[in-house]
Amino acid sequence: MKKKITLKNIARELDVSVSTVSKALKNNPEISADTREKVQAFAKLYNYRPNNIAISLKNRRTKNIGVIIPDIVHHFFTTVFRGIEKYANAKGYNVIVCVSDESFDKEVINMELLANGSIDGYILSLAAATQKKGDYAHLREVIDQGIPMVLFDRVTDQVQCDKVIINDEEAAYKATQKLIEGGSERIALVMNENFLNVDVLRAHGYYRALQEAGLQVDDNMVLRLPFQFEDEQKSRSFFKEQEIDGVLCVNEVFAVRCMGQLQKMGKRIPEDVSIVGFTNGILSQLSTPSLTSVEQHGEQMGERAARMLIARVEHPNEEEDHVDFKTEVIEASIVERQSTR
Amino acid sequence: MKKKITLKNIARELDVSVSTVSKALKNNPEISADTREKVQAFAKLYNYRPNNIAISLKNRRTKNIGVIIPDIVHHFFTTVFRGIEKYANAKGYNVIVCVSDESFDKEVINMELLANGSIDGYILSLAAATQKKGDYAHLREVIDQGIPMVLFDRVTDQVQCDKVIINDEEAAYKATQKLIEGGSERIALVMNENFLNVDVLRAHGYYRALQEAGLQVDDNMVLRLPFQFEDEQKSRSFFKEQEIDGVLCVNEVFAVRCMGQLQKMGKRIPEDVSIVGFTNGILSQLSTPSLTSVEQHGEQMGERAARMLIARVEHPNEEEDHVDFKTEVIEASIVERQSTR
DNA sequence: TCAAACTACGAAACCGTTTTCGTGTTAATA
DNA sequence: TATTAACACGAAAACGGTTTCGTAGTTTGA
Repeated sequence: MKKKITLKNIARELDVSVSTVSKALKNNPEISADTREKVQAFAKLYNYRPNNIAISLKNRRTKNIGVIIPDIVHHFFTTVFRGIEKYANAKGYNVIVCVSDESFDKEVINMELLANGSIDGYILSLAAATQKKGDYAHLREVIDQGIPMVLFDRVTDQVQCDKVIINDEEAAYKATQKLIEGGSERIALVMNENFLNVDVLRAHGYYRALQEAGLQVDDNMVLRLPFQFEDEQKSRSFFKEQEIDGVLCVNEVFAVRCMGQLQKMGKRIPEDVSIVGFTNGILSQLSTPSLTSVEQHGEQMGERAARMLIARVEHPNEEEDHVDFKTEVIEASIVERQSTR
Repeated sequence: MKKKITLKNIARELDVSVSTVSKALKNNPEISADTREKVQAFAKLYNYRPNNIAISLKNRRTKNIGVIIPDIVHHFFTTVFRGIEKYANAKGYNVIVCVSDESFDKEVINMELLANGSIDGYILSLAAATQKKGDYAHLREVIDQGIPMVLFDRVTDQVQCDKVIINDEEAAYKATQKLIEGGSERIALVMNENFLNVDVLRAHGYYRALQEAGLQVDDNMVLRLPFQFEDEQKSRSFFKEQEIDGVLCVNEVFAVRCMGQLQKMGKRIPEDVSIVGFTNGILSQLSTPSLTSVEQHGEQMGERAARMLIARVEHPNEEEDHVDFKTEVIEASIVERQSTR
């Protein structure tokens, strides 16, 4: 087992000072070519690598960014994460991931765990419980300490910071229009029972499209489901009671499950019922029939979030009290497949 | 913007020494109750939190573990990751994730990026390119430096360290048996064209089951596909040429895609062709028909890997040259659904 | 009353770097 | 020959903690 080699080791071995070694390794012209070569050769031979932690302490910069997401086994979030990771890695940053599990407490704990020097900034998407509770003190505290933060997708206007979102309202509006154009007149909306801000926006878009088309807006046509969707009964009775010919779902899992239930009830997709979902993931591609879906461009979202964060980290606000935070909006697009007419 | 508060600040403010503050905060009995309370009150008031980096430098322990996986947008790996993250977090560790993207070079770079003090140990699953190349020098180097490492799923016996795997051979054997019991006699195997060790093991199990049942083992019945499966032509012509009544796939994406193609060709699942896949993910649950699948217990795998790693980190090998590494084997189970008879 | 034993705290080393500043040699200039 | 500049390097401080050890001042015991 090779011992980890440090500047001090090299210095002692070569009978020079630590500072000389440090400078020699950075090609500082203060050091003669002679010793420079000697030191560099030795360092190479013993495969010297500077200790990141020591450098972090010295620079007060860790080159780590913290990502806090509600769930990791979830196509959209993993896609965003991939975007973050790619960009961050290219810029020499590492990514520390914490999962809030949709819980307010875990979100707070995770933030605190990272708050004390472990990272240079946060990228996060709010837990459902946090949005429900509406308590953002933990975010403000972090921002107040001067740690940069970027919110994505599940954001709030209660917190002043950079944000990346998609145009949810518009996307839902267009998706609903698509259903209407396909001839649907009784269109259901399937959303989470938690009041996620994205769901609220999508509901707005859905309502707007219905109203513009002169269709009846009926609260009975809105189905709210728990995350896990283990309660199949609820949706089953919903589809029994409501005579529908179109469904807009806020994610692809809901969409595929609804499709399955409707098919079991003898409905043909898309002839009898058209379906559109959000999250254009592997489920949308591989279900039968394949699912028309709103592409959220998760990877791009992650990349943009990472780009904004790293920009802030590397160019801190110049002591000005008033920082102008940006909200970048990514245009969602609709991928048409077989589940719509 | 609040400035970050340090021991030195507190010491100056309270007119005591840094060491006194440090001790007072840790309830060291050396310090009088009087000053202890004073210091603690002050620290609480200003919300003092020790700097993680400084502590890491001092302890030579970061409480970070590095996870390197081939892909993150992948049900199995995210599931394992969740297991790792849960256990690690509960133990006060953070998780740094790097994605090798199935590339040897990225795997090496990522390891080096983390090697120099950023983490206390690695958990990793080999990139396809690494397995193909068979070059494990980067792993050995890390182990040689005394950094604990746990390999999971995609492992190699070329490297001496702790490992967590499932009984792939046996699982494939049983899955194939299931197909045979259902009456299948011409069973195809669909695997990656890269020679992943897990695929090789699964192929062994498949062969063994066929042989034991007295069925013909035919290399033409094995279809090798690229990861992305963008080459639909290859599988299409395979299914045209081969008369089959059963398919074993090494993952659920392959399984669902094959199912779709077979259905398009007019085959009924499972009446004409039975299908079993590996990776019991959301696709398996939600496809129509739903997919009989080998459950790999990813979350458990992640938890076990994290447990082994943290144990090593916290109880380093007692200077003994010969360490006895363990390989934990998790029993896969088969979840029967509609795609088999 | 004097030594021994506590008590309560501070100084300093240390973790592994970087960086500023000071200094002894040597070479160049007046 | 005396002065200066250039050169090559080392000492020390700093990042923010922890921990060992030393030591005034007080208390205890004989």
